[in-house]
Amino acid sequence: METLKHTDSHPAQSVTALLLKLRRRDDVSLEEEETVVGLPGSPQRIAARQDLIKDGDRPTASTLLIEGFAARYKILEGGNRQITAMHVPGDFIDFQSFLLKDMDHGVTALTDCVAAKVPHAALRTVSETHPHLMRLFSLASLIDGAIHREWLVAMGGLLAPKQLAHLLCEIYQLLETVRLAVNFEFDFPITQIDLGDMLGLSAVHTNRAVQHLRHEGLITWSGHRVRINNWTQLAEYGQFDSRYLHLVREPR
Amino acid sequence: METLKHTDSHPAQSVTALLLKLRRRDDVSLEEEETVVGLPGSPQRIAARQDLIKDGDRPTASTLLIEGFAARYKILEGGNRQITAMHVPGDFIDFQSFLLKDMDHGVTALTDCVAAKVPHAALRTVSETHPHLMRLFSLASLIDGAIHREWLVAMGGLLAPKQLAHLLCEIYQLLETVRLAVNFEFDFPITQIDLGDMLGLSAVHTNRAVQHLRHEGLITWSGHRVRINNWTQLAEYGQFDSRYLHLVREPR
DNA sequence: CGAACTGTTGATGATCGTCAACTGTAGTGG
DNA sequence: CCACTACAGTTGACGATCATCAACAGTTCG
Repeated sequence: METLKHTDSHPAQSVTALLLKLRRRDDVSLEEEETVVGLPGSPQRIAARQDLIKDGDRPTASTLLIEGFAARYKILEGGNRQITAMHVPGDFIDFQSFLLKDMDHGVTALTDCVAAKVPHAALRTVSETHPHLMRLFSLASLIDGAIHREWLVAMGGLLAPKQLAHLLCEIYQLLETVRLAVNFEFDFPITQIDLGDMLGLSAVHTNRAVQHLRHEGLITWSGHRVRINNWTQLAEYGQFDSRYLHLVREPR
Repeated sequence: METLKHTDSHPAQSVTALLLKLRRRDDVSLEEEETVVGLPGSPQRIAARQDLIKDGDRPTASTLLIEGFAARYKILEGGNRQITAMHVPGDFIDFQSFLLKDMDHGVTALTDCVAAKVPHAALRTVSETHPHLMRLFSLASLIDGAIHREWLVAMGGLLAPKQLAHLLCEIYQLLETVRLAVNFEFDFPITQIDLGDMLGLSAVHTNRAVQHLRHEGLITWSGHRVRINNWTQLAEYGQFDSRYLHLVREPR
């Protein structure tokens, strides 16, 4: 079986990200040879604000996010949109549709994205030939659940600026595992409108939360670049404790 | 292998609930003979307000909730508690600890409970002899994730009374699948304090949300008994659309 | 240039938290 | 039996947080 790494249908970057993510989330030693099995499907470009998966769909493939940011969301009556999860490059999104069939929410591209569709039929084959990889995907799903719970805690119990601080800490760590963030700095081309939809806040109030963190000197955020000026302070302010991300290995 | 149904270490009721739940959540036909495999572990009584699993633990067993209500929670600095999930009889809670090892939150008994611990070693055996059952547990975990997302949507986008209406609709359907709710009526011995911790609201405001639903005539709630007076209205009011519960079969 | 979008700020009102007081109920001990 | 305690539920008053509306600046794009 051909490895992802050696097919030009999947840029090495995406595979690297996937591998980094899996390695940081399981203490079993993984060789590339055994994890990078053939997940056929050529990468597609998706423009920002386009849906990767529509609510109500019954996908026949799961998706590997290679570049860009994506988000799960639901629309409420009145048009309000609540984002329930954010995805970064290397995320194998919608493994769940392999088991759950019908989508109960949508997945949209927050920025321009590159994604590869992996047909469920191929996944079924992998599940028989590489059960260990499937176990890792299950594990990643459980961690997604842990992140959901953490968002619930932050949304239910933290004031807006603290909730934002918590989210920024989480995003930094997620991006850091796939080498898209270093030295407490990362590209984050997300509008404050989208950010508000993640936090369950209005765009205006989201802006004020950002201002607050800026005036406290905790972050520098201009344009698409976010810098965390003092990790310890920001994490304490946002009550961020990374245990829930279950990152078992130190970065190398 | 002995079936659960025939061991007196697991009351038939709990097995029935588990089976009902699994059947309602998968369109593959399930015979009791193939699903009710031996899940050893004798039932234990847990008093209300006691932890079933403590934050930071590394459980060596997963838990089948047989009687009573339990909840996942985290404590914030300042002592605020946020409940992130509620569990009802028949829930196989903490399947996740089988893969994730360390607990990043606690699980507490909201009422007096009866629960059976299933050692991970036994689960590992089952995973080899009954892969289909493991697939169902994975599926149940994914549905837990869908419920988390729905809580996020309700918490981020709905006013308190609507959020409560949504939660009551969800709880009714969950209890209905395990025959603990019929005719839009069920026992719900949960304090408004705990309810507030679920909704991310203060106890006072939770009380006012309950009053609101009462005054609108949507529910009757006295003592431990909740009655939904008009399902259609309550569901519309709380923007409840049960698709996310993925209940594929009609009740019998 | 104009149009569309994002970010920003001020003003106003709605929602929600906190504090406090009071009720009813269940349990406990005299 | 009654006093006493503990706790859930309830209501009112007040202040903090947050949404909404409106206006304007800066940027990008056609």
